[in-house]
Amino acid sequence: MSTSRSTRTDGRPTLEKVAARAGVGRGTVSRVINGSTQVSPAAKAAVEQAIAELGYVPNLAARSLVTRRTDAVALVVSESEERLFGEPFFAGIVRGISSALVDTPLQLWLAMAQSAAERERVERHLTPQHVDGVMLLSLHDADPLPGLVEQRGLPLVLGGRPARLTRPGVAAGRFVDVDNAGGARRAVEHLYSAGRRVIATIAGPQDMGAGLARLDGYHEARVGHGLLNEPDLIAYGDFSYDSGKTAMKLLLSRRPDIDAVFIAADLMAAGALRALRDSGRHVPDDVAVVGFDDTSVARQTEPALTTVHQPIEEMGKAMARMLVAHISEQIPPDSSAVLDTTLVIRESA
Amino acid sequence: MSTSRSTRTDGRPTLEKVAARAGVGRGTVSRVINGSTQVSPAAKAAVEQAIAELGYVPNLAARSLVTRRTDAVALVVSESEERLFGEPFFAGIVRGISSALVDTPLQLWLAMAQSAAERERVERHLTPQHVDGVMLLSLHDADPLPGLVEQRGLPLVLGGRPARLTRPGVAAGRFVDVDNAGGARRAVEHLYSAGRRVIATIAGPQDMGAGLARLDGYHEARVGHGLLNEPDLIAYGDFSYDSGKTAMKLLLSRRPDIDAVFIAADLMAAGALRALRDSGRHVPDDVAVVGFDDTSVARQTEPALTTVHQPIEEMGKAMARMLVAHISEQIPPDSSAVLDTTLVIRESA
DNA sequence: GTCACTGTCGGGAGCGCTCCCACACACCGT
DNA sequence: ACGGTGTGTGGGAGCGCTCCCGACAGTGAC
Repeated sequence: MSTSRSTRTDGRPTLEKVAARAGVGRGTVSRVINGSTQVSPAAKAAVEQAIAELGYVPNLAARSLVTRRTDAVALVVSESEERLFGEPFFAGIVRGISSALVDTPLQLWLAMAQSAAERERVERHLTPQHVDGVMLLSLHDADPLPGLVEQRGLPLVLGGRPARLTRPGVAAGRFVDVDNAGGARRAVEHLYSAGRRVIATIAGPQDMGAGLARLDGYHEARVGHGLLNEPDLIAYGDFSYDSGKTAMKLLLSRRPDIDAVFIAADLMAAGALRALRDSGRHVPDDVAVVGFDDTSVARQTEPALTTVHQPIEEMGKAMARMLVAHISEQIPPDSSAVLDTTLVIRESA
Repeated sequence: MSTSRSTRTDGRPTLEKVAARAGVGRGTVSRVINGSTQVSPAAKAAVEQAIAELGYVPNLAARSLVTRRTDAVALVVSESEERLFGEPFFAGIVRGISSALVDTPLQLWLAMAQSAAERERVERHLTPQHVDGVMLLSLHDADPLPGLVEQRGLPLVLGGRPARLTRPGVAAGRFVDVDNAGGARRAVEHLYSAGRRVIATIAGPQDMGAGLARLDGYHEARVGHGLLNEPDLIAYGDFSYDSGKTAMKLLLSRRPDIDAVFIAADLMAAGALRALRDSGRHVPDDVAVVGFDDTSVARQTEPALTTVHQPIEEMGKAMARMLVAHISEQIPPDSSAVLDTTLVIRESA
């Protein structure tokens, strides 16, 4: 009832107080804080001392009100927390982004947009008054988010090439991607050159760029060996452990003669290994397995997974750097980066 | 050079414009937006229509400047991205928090404070002008963060009882915890009643509340069976897969007669299973294993893990609700919540 | 000595909002 | 007729900052 609200103006020192203490004007303090060169060394020293003595911290709301910047960027992941935290892939991305952001004033917001409530919330906060730029990860085909963000005039960088534009030669705005198709092709080539002949694949979601491109790579390798498409050898998953297990069972029931599988994600591969073991097959003697991602699960499976390594942290860094350049308008509108992948040989193939 | 800065005032409608359009004063619009009852239905309707027509969105920087609220809360995890994303535990917490926050105006900030650079950054942003409250997770003993946050007058809720106050009867501020000791005790009891006699444990970090309490539970169960402490049977890990593997190897070398292990985290248990398999032992026939957490890894190990389930999502919800109550000053200073744990029997014990 | 120029600096204006005071107006009882 | 009591309402003040204009001193060229 009579709970007195905290006084209107709290004890926190303001620019004005710093100016008074340093014996200079408000403008000079502001210039010192913002690193202007138009300040004499003497004034600068006085201001810096006053700031230290008072423990002054600039009020960001006030600054943001006039500059119309927020010094925050958002990373939006169109996945559930389950997957966001379940897959080490995202950890790498976040690490890369943080490290690239460390010497900018920008703070990173992390948001997931899975449930309707979450999406609504995220959309409400993806405005120029909340963030200066947006990075979108794990985008599905029909996602309206990129359109919304661009329409609001917010700088945008995509992680992974949008699915519909996965064929080269099409402008797609700004994105960072890895060479998914090339990595998949090399993985399958590796299986062929190891003497495998009936090579199946567990592909990812076909509404995602990475899912499409990795399946493309598989096809390319087959074509390179003069082989026709065999739909029997293709099963689909959603990058999860369970979906990998299920898909592997399906493949084995359709084609018991399979002697190798290329699997579009390590986590699915872990599930597939389980299904293979359950079916009594030995990896790699009976069936060779190659995964994709080279996340920590690849080292924890039994046997350890041969997989396609992608420079995840680099990808995060590239995204952040591209966004920063975009925000400061130092970059052409259709730039993009595609990073290389490499095959890591372990025990499973 | 001559890149014209975007005009000072962008096209976005302001409160004033809405007021003009609705034919009312600024104050009335503000009242409508903030849900005051002191507005006539006619005025309210006119304002709402004007807002819709103009697509007006309140400027949060301006609001925050005067209200001194930010409508954001932070969740700080004192871990690397590696662990934050590697352990499903955190996913559950975040999910619980988000769901509890969904019908408040509060937005969730997620930050990790591991490296020095990150910590410095986090500390700089943990001020009343950035966030309205803070939740701290995975706290180590000597962490200065709680002190800092409280000193700045920010509402604070801890996830997990602070290590130093892990003994009951000591006030510890606001925290949410699960009954770690009780869960551990029941797990070990289960092993004893299954006829196991040489029961080892892999404990967690002893500077963390959860690590301490779970080891306490192990001791309690032994005491309950009239057994003396045998340091040989205790090894320590840091909750990671690798540390579990290493600790298990150490235990087996010290005491080859071990016929059961209680392990303070599922991920460590997964590592331990690997070490047991490498040593030629069969689980559960030769050695029974019980984990702790009941995260998704528990279902993916071979054999599936018997483990102590903790209501992770509930814990997140409780933390968020406690923080909200704290922010609105509707809660005594030393409240806390301790949630129950249950044993989930699978294949490993 | 005058003028132009450069390097510093102070402080007014104003960002968009909330808070709150003053006031208009209706309605009531006396 | 009057004052009292409420309910709605308008708009001034001010949150803490940046932007920018104008002032001023010092320097060098003429």
